Amino acid sequence: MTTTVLLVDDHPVVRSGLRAVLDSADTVQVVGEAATGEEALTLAAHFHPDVVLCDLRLGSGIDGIETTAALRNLDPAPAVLILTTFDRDAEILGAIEAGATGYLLKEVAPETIIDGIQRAAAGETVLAPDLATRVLNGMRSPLPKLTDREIDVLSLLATGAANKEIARTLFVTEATVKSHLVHIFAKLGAENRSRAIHIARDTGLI
Amino acid sequence: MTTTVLLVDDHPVVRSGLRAVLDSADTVQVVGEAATGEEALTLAAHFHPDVVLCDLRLGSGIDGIETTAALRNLDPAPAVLILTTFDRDAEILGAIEAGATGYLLKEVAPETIIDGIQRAAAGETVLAPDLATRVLNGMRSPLPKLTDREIDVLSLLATGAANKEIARTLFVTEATVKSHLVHIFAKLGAENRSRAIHIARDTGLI
DNA sequence: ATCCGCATCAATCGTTTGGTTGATCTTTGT
DNA sequence: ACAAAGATCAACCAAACGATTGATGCGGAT
Repeated sequence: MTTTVLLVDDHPVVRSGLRAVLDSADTVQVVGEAATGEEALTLAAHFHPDVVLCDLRLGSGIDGIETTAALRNLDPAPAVLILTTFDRDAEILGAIEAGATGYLLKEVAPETIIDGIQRAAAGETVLAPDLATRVLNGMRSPLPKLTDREIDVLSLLATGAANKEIARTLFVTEATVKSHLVHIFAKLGAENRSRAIHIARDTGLI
Repeated sequence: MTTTVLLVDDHPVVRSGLRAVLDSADTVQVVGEAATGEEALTLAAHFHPDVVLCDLRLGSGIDGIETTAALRNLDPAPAVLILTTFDRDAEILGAIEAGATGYLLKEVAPETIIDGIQRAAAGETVLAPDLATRVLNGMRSPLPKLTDREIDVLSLLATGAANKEIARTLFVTEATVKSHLVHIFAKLGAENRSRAIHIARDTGLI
């Protein structure tokens, strides 16, 4: 029995590549291509694919994680397999939390992708080998959950803004900014702002 | 007359995609695929393609800029067309300086790629529209050239290291680190370390 | 032979930052 | 109704930071 697949990627070249790879497998059938999350939802609702192969970065519009969450709310819900270039921890965990069935890096060989699709269709969780460890570690010591406000501050921090600028931008006092920063540093285990930026980037928080 | 092309990308899927796209054009002929810079040089020396279509990020091994420089030293030298996901200024300029004939983003439509290849083969410079402006701006106010040592400091800075740590790591005194930082800030137009990190990332310096 | 850029170091000074403690108010969940 | 968590603000202090000035030695360019 063939597995039906919907491709979601904002790069036409990548879509062509996936289609070429998957067309060579007779157990997999590509039933559609979407360039955006919105388009993916429309097509998925229409074609009911077994698996949606989805990039995390989708240019403009909703991102891969939101798309995943929305796809999983469909009935019947397709398995969602994330296929992307990046392996940033927060994104992986975010995608899994959103209901993704698995996560593969684009570096992998075509056979791995085909294999992953079939395992995803069978309900298995699919993770690139080196990712599995990190995800499990992530479970053991969960990523610090920053509040919305803390993310605001962190984002501005990452642009190099001084506390005064952050305060002005967010319409709060410098004291408040410092307060948020203290919490951010504590949660991230950073001892200064530069390190906080580094950790935040590293884990994909921003 | 057909234009011969060598594909260079570390992602099998992307190579398949490009091949699929280019095979559909009868004026272009793919003569080889390489996953690394080293492989690209070997194949280019052997097949003498008119154009090499090259990703900037090539995983391990030499990067796209180095590959470009080496390719341009071949005789006859192929035109090198950079095709990548990212549009960071320093990389674009670096690629152009290394002798790249043009620079396209992977977001573009397949026809644009085919068109770009043919224009590159004809010796034209090919730049994605929104890039052209930035490159020209880059010419007007050239990117600050940091010294090797400054890059060392900046890299450590970006990991969140304090001056003392940077000093220890580089086996110099803190005074020296501060001295380098002053120059870095001046060159980047940054008023603090966080902003310097931001600018450095933004322009692709690190 | 001279000049200039680079790397190295030193001393000083004012400002910013990060750490701390503690407080009020709102929202959210139970 | 109450507890918990988040957002807001205040005042204080030591350490770190950024700016400035100035100096030495080395290497490459002219």
